[in-house]
Amino acid sequence: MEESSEMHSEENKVSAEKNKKRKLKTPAQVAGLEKFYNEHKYPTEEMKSELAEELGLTEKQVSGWFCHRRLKDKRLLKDEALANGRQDRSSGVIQDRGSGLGQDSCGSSKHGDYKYMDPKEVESQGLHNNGFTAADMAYGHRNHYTENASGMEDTSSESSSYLQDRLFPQGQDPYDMEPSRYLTPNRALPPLNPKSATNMRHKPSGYLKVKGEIENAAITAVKKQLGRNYLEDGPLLSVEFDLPPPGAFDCQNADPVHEPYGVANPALPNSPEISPVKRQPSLSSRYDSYYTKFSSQDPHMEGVDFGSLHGGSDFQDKQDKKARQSIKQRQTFYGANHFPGRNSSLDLYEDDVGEASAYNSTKNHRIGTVHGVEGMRSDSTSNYGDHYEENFAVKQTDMLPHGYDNNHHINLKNVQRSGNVKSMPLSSVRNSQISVDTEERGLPIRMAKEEMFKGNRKAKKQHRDADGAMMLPKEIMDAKRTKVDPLQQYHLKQAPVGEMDQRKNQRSVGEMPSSFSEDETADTSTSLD
DNA sequence: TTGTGTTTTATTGCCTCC
DNA sequence: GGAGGCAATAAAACACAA
Repeated sequence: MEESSEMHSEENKVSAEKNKKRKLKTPAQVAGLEKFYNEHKYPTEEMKSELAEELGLTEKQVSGWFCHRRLKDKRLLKDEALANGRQDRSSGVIQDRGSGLGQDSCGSSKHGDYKYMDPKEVESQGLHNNGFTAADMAYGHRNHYTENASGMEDTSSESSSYLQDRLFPQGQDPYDMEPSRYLTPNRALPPLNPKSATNMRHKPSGYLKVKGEIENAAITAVKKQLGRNYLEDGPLLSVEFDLPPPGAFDCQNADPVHEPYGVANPALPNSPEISPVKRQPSLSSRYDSYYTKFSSQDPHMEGVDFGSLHGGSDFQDKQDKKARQSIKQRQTFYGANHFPGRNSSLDLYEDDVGEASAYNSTKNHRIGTVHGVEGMRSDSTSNYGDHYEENFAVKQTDMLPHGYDNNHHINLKNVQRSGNVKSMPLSSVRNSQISVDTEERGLPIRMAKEEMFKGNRKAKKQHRDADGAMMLPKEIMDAKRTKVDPLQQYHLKQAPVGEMDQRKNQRSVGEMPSSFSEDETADTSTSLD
């Protein structure tokens, strides 16, 4: 009965799709396109042809998709630039050109956007460590994969590296930190394209300097409150961290304000300078959801999608919709920057698909709500355990249709393949803390951006999404619904009992809003209650 | 359920380059 | 002139709040 109806609906759908003016690409198709796009923003005709054939699309469709995809990148970049322009004006700070604003991942040379790299060059280099375009830098969200593969991975979110620039206080150049993910065994940086290096590995200048000064007060406040002794050359994000020396987080410095500050600044996420920035307007699109879905959801989704590659069924559609709904909720819990496995460019490249995980990261950051701290927490803490499993599952996935089958079964294996991952014990409170802090760095940007563009509605949605995360244990879900500190949820899931208090304490301090006024601090704690 | 806003897809025209 | 790309536009699909 059901079977026949399903078949019937399938036929209907097929016929219906023929009549549709416009067909949505299947998740697999989109995934394949995205994957390819992240590798080649300007595919050759041959590439397009192959891709089209592989995905069951026409070359025209593929070309059009790429074109729109580039436009999308560009548009988003522009939006982000505008937002930051406003931000800068509002803060009386001149925007830092070196941050990559106005550059186009599409590489439309006629617009003169590329100041440093030819778009074609960008494409050609996309997989070879040097191809981080300004848009790549600015569009972590879409191009995480590229960045990952290219060794210039965005740290935490789709929020761009240039945003990171903004987020990094004076003297804390993210690019001084970033490369350590790709450090060679002797901690040497991998070779960079000179041009790119010139462009990207800039020292804080102009805006950044001022920004740093502005933020310095907030940082100072945090340092005072934390009273910790940060490692100047602290471990980098998602890198195989060295265990902090004993007492590293103790107050050893009489003047914590001026002590080295090597880890991500926990204060930044709520920095008042950042908050006005609009969030990324839904950088992660609907199909982002699919990535997560494919990678980590119910096993039969694999088959569903491949089956729908060349025409699905109502059943599949419903599955997709349902999955979208649930995944959209779930994905907000995923963090991208907890991928120790993506530490090295080599590893990144091998894994082939960092994209999905990158997308997860974008979603992850999107959960940031108007009430930043809250969203930030849920995003940063409660999913730690899941991050490693689920995101790596995605990461290991070949996004192309024929590659899906293995997705769910290789994640842990590959995670283990990355020594960095297994060296990241869950009990490593401090390590986790570092990642959390880092991830939070990009969050407020996104939060602000999305807020500006979509308003509270979006934020509310994100809030809801976070609550609805399906992959979380029930108790955590319940806890979230009751607005329990997500950190505690994470503790429930991950942290040994003995470490919970310690972590919580660290966390609660580290999450102080950057303004660090007592009022805001109070608000923060209130929101967590 | 419906209205509204957002995102994605398709089309078309123009521009640049070879 | 053709190919490829970008930009603008329309419309479908979708998400979400009321």
